[in-house]
Amino acid sequence: MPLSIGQVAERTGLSVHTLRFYEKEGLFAMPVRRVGGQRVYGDAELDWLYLCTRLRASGMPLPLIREYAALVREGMTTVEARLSLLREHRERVAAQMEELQGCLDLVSRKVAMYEDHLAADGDDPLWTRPPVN
Amino acid sequence: MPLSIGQVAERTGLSVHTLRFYEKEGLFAMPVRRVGGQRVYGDAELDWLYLCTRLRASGMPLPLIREYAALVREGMTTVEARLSLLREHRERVAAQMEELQGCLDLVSRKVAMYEDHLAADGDDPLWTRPPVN
DNA sequence: GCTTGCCCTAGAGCCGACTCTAGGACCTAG
DNA sequence: CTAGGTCCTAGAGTCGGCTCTAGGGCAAGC
Repeated sequence: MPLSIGQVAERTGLSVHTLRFYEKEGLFAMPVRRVGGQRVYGDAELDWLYLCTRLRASGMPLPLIREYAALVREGMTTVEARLSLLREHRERVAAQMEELQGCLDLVSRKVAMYEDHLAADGDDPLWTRPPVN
Repeated sequence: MPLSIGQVAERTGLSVHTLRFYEKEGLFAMPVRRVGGQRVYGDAELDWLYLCTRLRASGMPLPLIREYAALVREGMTTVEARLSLLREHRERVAAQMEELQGCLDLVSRKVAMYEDHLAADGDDPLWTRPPVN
């Protein structure tokens, strides 16, 4: 069950470089090492890493993840702080999704316009001028 | 109605720098200039710029927008190419939204966990251990 | 005629997030 | 005992997308 950095890279899809980089950036203070200095990853680390990838994928910048990691390390006294950090992130993600939805709508309208134009075989009715861009 | 770069910057929220940068990157081949060499923007440019911002906001990289711009400039012979480019982008945006939704779900679950923990006043029931991170 | 304010170009700088290189240690198998 | 594979650190490089600087032009108003 204890994994080497290479195995974790394989499982998570992150590169070995990225894992070390994340550690250097303070995403997880994990001085758990084998005798030769090699990193050892267990279930806890994998779980945390999974959370990190989700936070990254939703646009949380590394410094903020580091902050959250620091709070977690601090212990149960930081629960309120963690909660508000997560809530703020949730709001940002929701906003981001709304914006994406707007973009998606626009693109879909454009796709529909082009499809109509092609279906009309260049012979657009008066109320459907060919799309400009 | 013809606007200067500064006015366009004000209206779009993009910086003057960014507008010139976009032009340099080929996002719009617009050599429409006043006598002194100053750029002039009309409705067509504003529309196109709006589309550009939506595409950027949905993660389309500049080179791809440039490619689309080139197709538009090429004329109506490139309609199929534009359509497929837009369709591909639409797919990417949809995928991105799904991923974001997954992240949002995870974050929301974590928020709920922390809220439960706080509501229980540190006295969590057996089936609700305090959250680890 | 000089200041003010907007515009121009070319090019440098910055930031975030990786990504890779150099140089070296350790361990195992042949 | 040496070759291969995986690991280590420190630090440099890359890439995308801006952002800013230096140095200068033009036009209006005092």
